[in-house]
Amino acid sequence: MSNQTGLLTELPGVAGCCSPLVRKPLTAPQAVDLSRLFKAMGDPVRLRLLSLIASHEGGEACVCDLSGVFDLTGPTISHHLKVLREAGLIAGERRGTWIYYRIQPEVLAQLAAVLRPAGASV
Amino acid sequence: MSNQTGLLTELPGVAGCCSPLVRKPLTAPQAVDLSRLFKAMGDPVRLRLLSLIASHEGGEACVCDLSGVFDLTGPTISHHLKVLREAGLIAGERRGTWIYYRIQPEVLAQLAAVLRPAGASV
DNA sequence: CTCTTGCTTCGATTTCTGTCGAGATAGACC
DNA sequence: GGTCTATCTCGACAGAAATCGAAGCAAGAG
Repeated sequence: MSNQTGLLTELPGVAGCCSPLVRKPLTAPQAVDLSRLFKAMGDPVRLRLLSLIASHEGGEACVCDLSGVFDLTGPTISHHLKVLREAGLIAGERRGTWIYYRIQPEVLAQLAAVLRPAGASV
Repeated sequence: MSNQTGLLTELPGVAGCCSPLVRKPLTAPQAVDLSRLFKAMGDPVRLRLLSLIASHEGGEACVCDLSGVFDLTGPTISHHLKVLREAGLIAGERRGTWIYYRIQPEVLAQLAAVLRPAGASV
């Protein structure tokens, strides 16, 4: 995924003072890259999964902690986790019988950097 | 739209210290509400539209300023603007022949509030 | 080795989304 | 009034995404 290879950090203004969104128009590739993250978060189930993982004790949760929360089948939860994983928002690791997921704070921070000053600077 | 009626401001921790996403799991309605915003931003064209409007001189742009940038027809641009409008991210106002759009900074700030401390607190 | 459990992948179905062309509406100008 | 321009709405279609059941794979228990 290109957002894991540093493209987002090249957005204008991330290292400067103001929101890249407000300073100058996003280029098409930047927008494609960013929209992948937003799209991954644009589903209520995935947003809750992300929040469940992030707020879970130790900062990680196994799928068994997650799937009971929803009225959805295992494959569906697995699908949503895969979308989050492929967007780079979470990472999974097998440990014995269970697979544990944890959030990737840097990616969330990149998103926040794009967004934060936009509201504050007005 | 419920995110315009203040629901987002009731998220746990927005007025406190830490990211609501990380502090405790989002409830289903909160996630639905939030995901509407993320979904609206989960398209490259809409992200660029948002950025074009925000970075345009005076903080607003008419559709004629926007539609020339893309290889898309008028109806398609109009559709994307409608999605952004219904999400509460932009507002449009007719002034004479043209319709001007500007961003709604509070909504962007709410999104940022949800996101920002998640990365910073790690 | 076989059985069970946890999770994923596969294939099919249904619903949602992006895009367009055609037509409608609103305002400016003559 | 008529006409032109700017924008939106509507209806249709193709491609994408969400969901499920069935099957597969990995790891531990017996």
